[in-house]
Formats: sequence, structure tokens, C-alpha cells
Amino acid sequence: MEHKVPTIKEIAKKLNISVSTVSRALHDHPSIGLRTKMQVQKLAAEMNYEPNQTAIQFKQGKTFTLGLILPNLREEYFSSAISGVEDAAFKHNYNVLIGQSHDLVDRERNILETMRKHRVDGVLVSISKQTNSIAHFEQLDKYNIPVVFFDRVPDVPNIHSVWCSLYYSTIEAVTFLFKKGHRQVAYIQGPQSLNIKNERLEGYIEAHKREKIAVNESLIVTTDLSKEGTEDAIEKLLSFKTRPTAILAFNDHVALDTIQYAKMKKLKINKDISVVSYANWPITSYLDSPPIASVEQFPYEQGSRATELLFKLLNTKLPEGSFPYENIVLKSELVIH
Amino acid sequence: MEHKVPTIKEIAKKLNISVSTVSRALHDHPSIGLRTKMQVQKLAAEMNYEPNQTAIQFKQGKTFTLGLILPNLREEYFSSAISGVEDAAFKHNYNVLIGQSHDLVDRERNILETMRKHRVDGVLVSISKQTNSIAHFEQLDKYNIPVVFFDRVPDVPNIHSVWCSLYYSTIEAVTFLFKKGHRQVAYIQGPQSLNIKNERLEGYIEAHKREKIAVNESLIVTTDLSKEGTEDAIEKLLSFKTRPTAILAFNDHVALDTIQYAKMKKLKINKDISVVSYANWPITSYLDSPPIASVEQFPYEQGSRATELLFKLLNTKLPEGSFPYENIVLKSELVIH
DNA sequence: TAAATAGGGACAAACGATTGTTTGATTTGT
DNA sequence: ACAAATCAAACAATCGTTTGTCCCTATTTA
Repeated sequence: MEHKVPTIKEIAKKLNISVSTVSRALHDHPSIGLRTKMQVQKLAAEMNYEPNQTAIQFKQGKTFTLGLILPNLREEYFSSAISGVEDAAFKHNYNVLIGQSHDLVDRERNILETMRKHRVDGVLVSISKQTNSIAHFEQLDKYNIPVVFFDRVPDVPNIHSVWCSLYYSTIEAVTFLFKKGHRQVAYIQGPQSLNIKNERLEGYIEAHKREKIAVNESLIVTTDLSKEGTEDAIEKLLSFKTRPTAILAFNDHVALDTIQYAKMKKLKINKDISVVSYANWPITSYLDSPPIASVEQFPYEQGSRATELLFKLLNTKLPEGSFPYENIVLKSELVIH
Repeated sequence: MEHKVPTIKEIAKKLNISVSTVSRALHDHPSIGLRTKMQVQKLAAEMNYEPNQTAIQFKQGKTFTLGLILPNLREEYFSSAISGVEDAAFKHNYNVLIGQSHDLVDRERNILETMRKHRVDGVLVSISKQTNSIAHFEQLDKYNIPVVFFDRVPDVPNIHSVWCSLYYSTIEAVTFLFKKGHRQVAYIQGPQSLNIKNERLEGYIEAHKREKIAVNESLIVTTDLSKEGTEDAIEKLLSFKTRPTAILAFNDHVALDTIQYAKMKKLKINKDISVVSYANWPITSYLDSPPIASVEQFPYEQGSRATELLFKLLNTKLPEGSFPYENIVLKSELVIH
């Protein structure tokens, strides 16, 4: 029969000293003599003593746990972000509790509630597609739980955030297509949410300006990101008398659906029509006709930077609100295949 | 200034009753009168009282948290498993702490240590490729933390496990190829670890027996799962005078590398050479020449079944060891594309 | 009518660790 | 040599909740 796990109390009893002495000895407190310190540490090691984390969490009112909310784990993109968060958290001896919103704002709220109840020390979140109010996040202020938004960041003031700007590399991408001789570059955009920055579109327009090419509004179409939505969008594009010769796709998912549909219509990819996309999935390398270029958004780094920012907030004793809102913007990169 | 979160104590003070009464009232204990019960519950609701989980965890010596160790999160396969685990855990009001071993046994041990220190109530694990001893898992017995292995299950006695048998669908897959006229069916196997069941190979052989086709040992090659390893393996196969006309690939990763290599060698996929694989990635539908069939292993269900088994163990008061080891085997399914 | 019973709460200990305050013993200074 | 300073360790409160036990007061029973 295994004895239950040893506590500070038992160490104290065995050495006939008080628990506070043991506690301080284990923490190398100056007011404990060298002799006792050694004795305690030796015995603790022998007994395989390990501090009871739940007791410490309770006493300190901290859980040493971060909450991480993501739309899903399926996409390679987010799993990389997780690794970034976990590695950073590990360095600080923190745990990470992960929740998937599945892009539903209700689940997002739910997860947040659960995390709050479990008293996570801080929250990292990449918001769901449905999220168009951050009231549920602002609530956490009342509980002194800092929130850092990353990757999918709501476009509102007074938040802490880390994201990867797509503006410049979108300009780069579109310009790249222009240089290749394309004049009709279409853009398949995602659903318009008031809360997400629209840097892709801004970059798309700016690239046209710089090259003095007029933006053809009809070349900007929208998909709800479903396969059917994307097919409708591309179908519309292909129906024009002067078809676009290049397409900027909202993400790799849209790109794949686009490519598949175009192929079905007997178009040669990267000949009749070129595709540029965001996210840079490793898997696209297995395609016969992958996008000609992709915008890499460095999810791992976003995750780790966001986590570091969160720790900075956690370690700041300043009274609420006196800490300036920090918004870290990373640069994306155009990768030409 | 926001007041700190309300406690049972404050409720007691406001109503001039004792904390124990409040506690029992909130739990609907029979020895508390209806009047007081109502009063307490009303006030608690008004004050937005929420039990302090960390205090409860401490008092009860339980964390209501499960540890989940996976090789990685990148593969869709494992993310589905996570969802299975999370959904099951959520039903029981449990949280899930996730760790990625990255297929390194040292990290696996590390994660396990961390989880033990954080006193998770139970552990679910799909072992790393390197794991060839489960000593580190057996240690958890001393701490009364039950372990359920799932998906990648060590081939040893006296464990609780949930896995998906590949035996019958491998027979089915190979037989399917035979029926299609193939006589030279190769098998690219993964690294041989003593601890993982080898049902693919057994099924491969059994299928030959049943169709009275001799197994050609040279058609069984091994890859370390890296791109290069797989290329070496397939190169070897293609070098034979009588080339195989079909290949059974260890998993989708191997299948993709195989297909890519074969294409490079100007072979027509599913004409010159057919590929059957395991795992059934959704992404393969974007390929021009996907595997002709796949074995689906139902990771979500494995995850949820494993979690349910774990809860069964957690809720069993029987003294250690008197609970019989349970091994749940699900059936895989051959999906023809 | 006195005693037994039940109902409704209060009291207090406990979980394991941390930390402010005290106490006692030894050393230092003058 | 005696007060003061220093050191080492004990004491005790505390975090929020749960739970075993005890107590008081009505109500019921013989």
C-alpha cells in the first residue's frame, strides 16, 4: 500500500520543527539556519516531497494557468500558434487550457465563462468569425483577468493585441502579379465582419494605386468560406467577358476550392489563371498546382509574442487601466513558390 | 473600483448565519429550512456568487482536470481526437490539459511530470513513436492517477486502452486490391517499435492467405516516415523487375510522399500504380490523384470512448487493482474514394 | 407531563502552504 | 557585565469550502 503523497506537515513532524520553518527552509529563507535548512531539504528529497500545487494556487489566488481560445485546432495554422503559446507558457511554469470556439460566438462565450470560473490568470484569444462584440471579454476586467487578442484581432480601440499585418505583403503580392503581366487581378474576400481589420482589401487597393491601375469593383467578390460560397464567387468571376487572369484568395482554403473549381472548368492553373493565397499550408506542396505564392503569417511567433505580452501584463502591479494598451504588429512575408 | 469576488463568508455575514449553513443551502442539503435556503440562494444570485474552484479543488483533493498527451496537434487526426476528449470531458464538467510530445519520449515524460505535479485526476495518452517502455506511466499508479491509452497503444498487458483495430480493414483493403486485379501489392510499413501493435502487417499477410497468394517479402519495405525515408522505400519497390502495381501505405503522409514520388517518375496514379492508405485526411480530396481508398480510424470516437473509460475508472471506489483492465477495440472502416 | 424525536442551524476542524508577528537564545558592543 | 542587537525558529492567522458533530427548540409520543 502506497502512502499518500508527503506534505510539509509530515516533514515538520519527523524533524520536530514547525511547518513554517520547513516552508521557509525549502524556500531558502534567510532566517533559517544552515543546519536545519540542510536537514529539511535532505528529508524532503528523500520523501519525494512535492509542493501541493492546488494548495498553493488556493493560497496565492493564482492558478498559474492561461486560457487559450481558438476557432479550431484542425487548421495547421492554429496548431502552430498553440505551440508558440505553450512554449512561452512553459518557460514561465504556466499551464495552458485550450478551448475551441468552432467559430461560434456562443461557444466562445461559454469557454470564456468556464475559464473564468476556473480562475485562469489570463486569456489569449483569436476571435471567432461570428464575434462582433467584445463585451464578453471586457467583462473579465472586473475579475482582473487580462486579455490579449492575437491573430484574429477585433478592430476596436483599447485592447492588447498581437497580429500580423497583411497590408504590405498584400501590396507585394498584387504587385508581384502585376509584374507578371496580369492586369485583371480578382480578390475573393471573406465575410465582412465589422470587427476584423481589412488589410487585405486595403493592400489590394493600394497596389492598384501604386501601379496606377484602376480597381475594378466587380473583381472583388465575397465568399462565406464554405466550398459552395467560394464556388459561387469564382463562378461569378469566370462569367465576365474579360476574365481575371489572377486571383488573390482570402486563405488557403479558399485557394484550394478555387483551384479545384477552375480545374474542373478546364482552366490551367498558373497559366490561364494564377492564384495567390494567405497562410502557406505545408500541404499545398503536395498539390499538382499549388498557389503561385502565399503570404506567411508566422502563427508560432504570434502565439509566443502574445503570451509574452500577457505575462508582462500579469507581472505589472500598476492599478487597473494605468497600463498602456499595447498592440504588437508583426510583418507577414510573401513566399513565392 | 470593483469589489473582489464574493465568497460564501460574505453571504453568511450579510444574512447573519453561519458559513456552513450557506454552504449547505447552496447544495440543497435537507437539514436546511426552506426559508433560509431561498434567502441564501436569492442573495447568492444577486451577488453573482460563484464557488471558488481553487478552494474546492484544494479541499477535495481533486482538480477536475484531465491530462491529454498527444504526439502533436498538427495532424487533423489528433485534433479530432481532442474534440472527442473535450466534448466528453465537458459533459462531466472537467477541463483538459493538453500536451504535445512531438514524438519524443523525453518530452512525453516531461509533460507527464508536469501534469502529475499539477495533480490532474487522470491521464489520456497516445504514445510517442519513441516510447518503448511505459514505466513512466506505471509510476502514476503510486499517485492513484489512472491512465487510459488510446489510438497508439503499447502492446503490453495490464493497461486500460481504447484503439481502433486495423486488422480487418487491412484485409479488406488488400483484398479490394486483389479483386481489382492487382497481384503485386506492396506494403510500406512504419518504423518497427516493439510496443505498437502491428495489425497492418498481420492483415496484409492474412489477406494473402485468404486469396492464396504468396507473400513476397521483398514487397514489404520500411520507412522512418520522413519524406526521404519514404522515397527510399518506394525507390526500392520501383527498382524491381516486376514492379508492384499497388501500394498499401502506412499512413496518409507516406501515401502523399509516395504519390508525389511516383508522379515524378512519370507513373500514372491509380493506373500504373494504385495507393491505399490509412487515416483518411479530408485534404486528400484536393489532390488530383488521391489514394484510391483509405482506412478510417475514427479518432473522435476513440477520444470520447477513452475519456468515458477514464471517468469510469475515476468513479470506481474499488481498491487499487481490483478493477479489471479494460481494452476497447473499435472497428476501422475501408473508405473507397 | 415528562421524555423522546426531529428539524434547523451553529461550531469547529480540516485541506497544505505562506507569511506577519513573537519569542527565546546567543552574540555583540561599550 | 549588562543592555542592545542579531539570529533562529515557533506561533498563529489566513485563503474558501466542506463536513462531522453538537446544540437548541419545537413538536410528537407514551
